[in-house]
Amino acid sequence: MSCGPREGHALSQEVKRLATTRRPTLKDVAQAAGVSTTTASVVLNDRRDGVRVPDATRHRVQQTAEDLGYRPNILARSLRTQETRTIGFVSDEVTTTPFAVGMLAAAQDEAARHGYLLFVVNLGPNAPLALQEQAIDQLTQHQVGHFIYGCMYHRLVDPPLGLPADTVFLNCEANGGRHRSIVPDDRQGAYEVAAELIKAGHRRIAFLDDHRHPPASRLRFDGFRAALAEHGLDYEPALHLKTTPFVRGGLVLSDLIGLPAEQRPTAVFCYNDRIAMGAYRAARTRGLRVPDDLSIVGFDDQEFIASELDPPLTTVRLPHREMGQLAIQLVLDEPGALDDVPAPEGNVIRIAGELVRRDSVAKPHSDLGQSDASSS
Amino acid sequence: MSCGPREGHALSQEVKRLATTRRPTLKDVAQAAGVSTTTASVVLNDRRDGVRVPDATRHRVQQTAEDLGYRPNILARSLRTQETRTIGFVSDEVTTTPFAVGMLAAAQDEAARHGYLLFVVNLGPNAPLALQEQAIDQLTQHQVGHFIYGCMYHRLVDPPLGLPADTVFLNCEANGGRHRSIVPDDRQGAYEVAAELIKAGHRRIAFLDDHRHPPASRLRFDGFRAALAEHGLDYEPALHLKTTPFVRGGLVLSDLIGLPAEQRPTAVFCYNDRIAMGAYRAARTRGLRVPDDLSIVGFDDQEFIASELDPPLTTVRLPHREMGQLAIQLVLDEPGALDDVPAPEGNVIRIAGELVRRDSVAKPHSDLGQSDASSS
DNA sequence: CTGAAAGCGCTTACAG
DNA sequence: CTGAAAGCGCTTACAG
Repeated sequence: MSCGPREGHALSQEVKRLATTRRPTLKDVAQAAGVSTTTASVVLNDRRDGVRVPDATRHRVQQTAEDLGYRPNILARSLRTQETRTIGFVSDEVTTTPFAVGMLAAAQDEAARHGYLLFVVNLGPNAPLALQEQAIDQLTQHQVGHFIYGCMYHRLVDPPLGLPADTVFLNCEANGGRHRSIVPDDRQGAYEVAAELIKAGHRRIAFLDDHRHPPASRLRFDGFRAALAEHGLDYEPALHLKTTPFVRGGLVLSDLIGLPAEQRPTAVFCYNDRIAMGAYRAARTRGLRVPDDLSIVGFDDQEFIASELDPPLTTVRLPHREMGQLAIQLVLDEPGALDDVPAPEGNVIRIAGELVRRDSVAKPHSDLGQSDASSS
Repeated sequence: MSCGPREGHALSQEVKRLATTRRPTLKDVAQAAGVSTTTASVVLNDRRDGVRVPDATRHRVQQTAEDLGYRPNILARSLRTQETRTIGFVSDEVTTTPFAVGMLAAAQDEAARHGYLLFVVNLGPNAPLALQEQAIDQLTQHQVGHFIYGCMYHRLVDPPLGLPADTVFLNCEANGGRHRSIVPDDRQGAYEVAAELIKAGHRRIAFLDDHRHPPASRLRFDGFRAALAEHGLDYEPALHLKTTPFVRGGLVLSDLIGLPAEQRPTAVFCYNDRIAMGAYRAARTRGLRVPDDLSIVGFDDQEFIASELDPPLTTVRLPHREMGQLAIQLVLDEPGALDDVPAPEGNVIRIAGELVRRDSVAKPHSDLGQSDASSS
């Protein structure tokens, strides 16, 4: 009973035939190996549960699959199992702007670790809800099982319709509070950099704030004030300037450092690194050296900025990678995902940033010109 | 003949039933509308070809689909049609780094315009070929029909196995020359900025080069030399410094500007904006003002850098968005995609960047101190 | 004009 | 241990 398929010769012919035509299917493998598709499926998926396939058969099937270069069609499998192993990453513009792109990269890494693929769609800034819902609909038609909704910067969003209940909002909070969300712990980060300034001896610290007051602004300000309060310092409204969160926004510092010595701040807390970059410039223009004459701290640890300023900027790193990774873990129900993370406040998880000490902080000159630089 | 399904009442019950259970399928719609799945499929896909469905039937089916909230299962459709409308965007690290991220964003936009979804996988820098091929295999199992292989910066890559012949290499060229590729026209860009310097009157122009000599380096250097030659200027090897392509790399400029006035360059062409940033710093340290004492140009128009330098940097914008868009068009065989683009050299298409004039170029001081600033 | 049927490539009860 | 059969949700010749 030399039934074709098992013989080397027939097999190699089969190999040749398939190579020149379509990609081999499970059925091809089964036929070539002389088993049913059931058996072929069971061994190729390594399903141990209950089913025992003799080693000989198992090896024959595996070998045949390899010889034929068989690769399963995930579409067909997904249709049958109702599970695509695919995640939709939709965002306002994390793809467009080099800002929070670490979230996407980390999410992609973590997804790959779990054998998942990421569909990414970038809505663009201020996409109308209808457009967002259309994108979500398209993803849904592709049967994506899980959704992450990412934002470029920490803000509040109206959740588009069509997103499943277990969607994770990344770097934003969904109005209504019905969705889980992961955001940076801006308050804690601000507290830490502010404390850094205070511990260096600063008493009059300016705050260069984002005039549009996004959630992160309030939180960073809270952390700033908490640090002041904890060290018995008063918050001085006159030193709290609202400005535009770009480099040119930092130039408003000029006004403050033009003040008489007793009123002038000795340090500046900037809402973000770009404002800090402007603050450096304002200081230089006024002939003040950083940090000798003026200490400056930022927020974000923005790539190509914070570390490249002269002197390098003390700031707080936003935990974008950690956030992206956690988002995937949550969405996939990874056990223990929440173990290393502070307890959520309701539906929002706040991930701590990290104080990055560089060279933009020094102790202040004495207010009255005494003890200028003679200690050590 | 009051056959159930057509009546409002029965339909609304059907609606209710489905709402509380699974998502409705084409079969559900067909049954509720009292037609076969064939008909339902034909009208919902708006297939005019040959098939004429009476308007009454057509509308009934459409209305039923809407009432039930029917959304096709693309997986099932794709399995049948052998076409997923899905593109694999695999890259070394365009997702990890904020550098060429515009390529991805533009690709995603263009894909959306065509009704395609993007799978993005980020391999990470220097991923071993085996890992790359595994990712490609996974994408292939998901039946993605088209591939784009993107790189963070213009370079040569060994094409991983498994990529289809019509893969488009984006911001890189595949060794072997068998694949289409889209890269910036570095030579032309360099020619333009260099000419800008020469036209301002500069004769001794330093070149701060990337010491690792990526393809872009050679091309930019070629463009630089071509501009010199065209204006009858000699290339002076002593002014050609190889350095590391980061901010600190620009500091080597110190050596050059310490030279006696007759040997000192009056302008600097930097391989990229980060080197230019370092060059600014070196100039400042030596007490030279940009552009009054020294003109500087960069390359890349890197976000948050070029426009934010003081003074803002004249540079060339890399056409990342155009490249990303074109990649999608090529891969989808969009007719006319190549119309607005220079003829390919073999398999490589070079897209021109754009000279961005800002404030870092001025005419040089006279070599011998004469005619300092007294014209005009 | 419309429907019954086959089939895309899998997985998974269910029988034997 | 192994296979025949059903079915995931579609589209598309093919008949009528």
